[in-house]
Amino acid sequence: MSEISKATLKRYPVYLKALRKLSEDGVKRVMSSQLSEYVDIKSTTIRRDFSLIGQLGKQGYGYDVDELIEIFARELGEEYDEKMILIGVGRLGTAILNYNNWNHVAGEIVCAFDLYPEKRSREPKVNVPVYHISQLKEKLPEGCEIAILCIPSGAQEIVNELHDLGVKGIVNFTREHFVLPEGMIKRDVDVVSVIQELVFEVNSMNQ
Amino acid sequence: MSEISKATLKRYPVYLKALRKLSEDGVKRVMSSQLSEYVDIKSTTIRRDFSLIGQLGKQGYGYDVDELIEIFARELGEEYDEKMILIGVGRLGTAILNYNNWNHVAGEIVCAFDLYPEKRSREPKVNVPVYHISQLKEKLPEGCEIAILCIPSGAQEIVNELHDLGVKGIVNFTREHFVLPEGMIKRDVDVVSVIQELVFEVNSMNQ
DNA sequence: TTAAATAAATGAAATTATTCACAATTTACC
DNA sequence: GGTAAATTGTGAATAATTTCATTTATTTAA
Repeated sequence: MSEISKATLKRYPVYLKALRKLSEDGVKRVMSSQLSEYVDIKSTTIRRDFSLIGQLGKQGYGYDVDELIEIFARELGEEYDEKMILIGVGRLGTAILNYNNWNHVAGEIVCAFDLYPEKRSREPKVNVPVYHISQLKEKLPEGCEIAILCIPSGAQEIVNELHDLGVKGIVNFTREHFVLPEGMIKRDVDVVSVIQELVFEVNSMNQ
Repeated sequence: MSEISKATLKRYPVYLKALRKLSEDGVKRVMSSQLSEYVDIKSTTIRRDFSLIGQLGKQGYGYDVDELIEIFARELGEEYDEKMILIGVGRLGTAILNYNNWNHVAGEIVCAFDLYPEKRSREPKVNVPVYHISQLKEKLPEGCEIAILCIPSGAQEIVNELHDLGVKGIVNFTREHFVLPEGMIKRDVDVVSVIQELVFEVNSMNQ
């Protein structure tokens, strides 16, 4: 499993999601062609992607759904049950805390940080401890490598501090610009950009 | 501007965002190398991307920031001021309605639909009219082409109906699987997948 | 006014990603 | 147990994307 391309990496979570759904529906066995229709990715791409992890299927048969789930879950780090933190408990932050579709699927948000921890903690929907930003160092959970950023400003400073504290990955909901320190990774979740892309594409369809 | 690749298309909103920020900071002129550091995309890729729209820069000088903003804003359809609808006014839906960073940047959410419109409308934070899902046909704004999907289940049915009503693009926050009707486009915004990707990458860094 | 420096534009090369085409393997059925 | 049908796995071909290297236009400074 030495070198898996970026493009393939992006598809793994898609496969896992689809496989989970299939398993829920009682499907025990799946062929690349079926999965292809399901996720709208060419079957040959699927097989290629799978083959990078190992020989997961059987010729003339297909893939065992639960086996695949187990493998992908492991590869995608579900067993680690990542301890994550959330920074910025505003509206969006709260929505994310409550969006518990993911709990123990992609890790767990252990605690949060904000400029007004007392006020935030009083909100009934905030279900984790909230500390003041200045306590980042003391309160950062042991081994925490991923932070979810939902603050309106001041991202750079916080990112730098997180870096110093050993955090490696940022899920960035901020629209602010910041320079990513060496050795960190980030993923942007930017609804505005997504909509813009879509608008652009829809409008080119119309022409 | 006949054929712009998918990869390039995804970068345009990133450029626009960065350029807006630079303009706010009083920057009038930018070179591809500066922008490159800013957005973490190779300068040569930036120049290539820009050149697909036209000759936007001047040799030996760079690009005029405000001029670029105007061009990209137009290309990305900001002038259309898309009328959008939101379906599913739960926690996430409400957060999106309130996340007004984007208003009139990427269009405008005109109204929303839900199974319990009365209850949702009473929420103080819901700032658009909420109609019952069954009223989709009557209440869909004239010319609406984009819908934001935030429902926990029943996506397929709604997507089909949207298709029949002429909606072309879906911003999908749902984790449910649905088959996209011919001629529709969707973009998934899936926090769980994003986190999984990140966890996977962070953990491969560690090895 | 001219030369040197700068930086965009772009054809060509390199890299990355997808798809084809078929051999290899397994299942299912007789 | 053997054979036909099905489906994976993968080397090779193709396509898409990025990067290099050069050319061209513009600015700046003498």
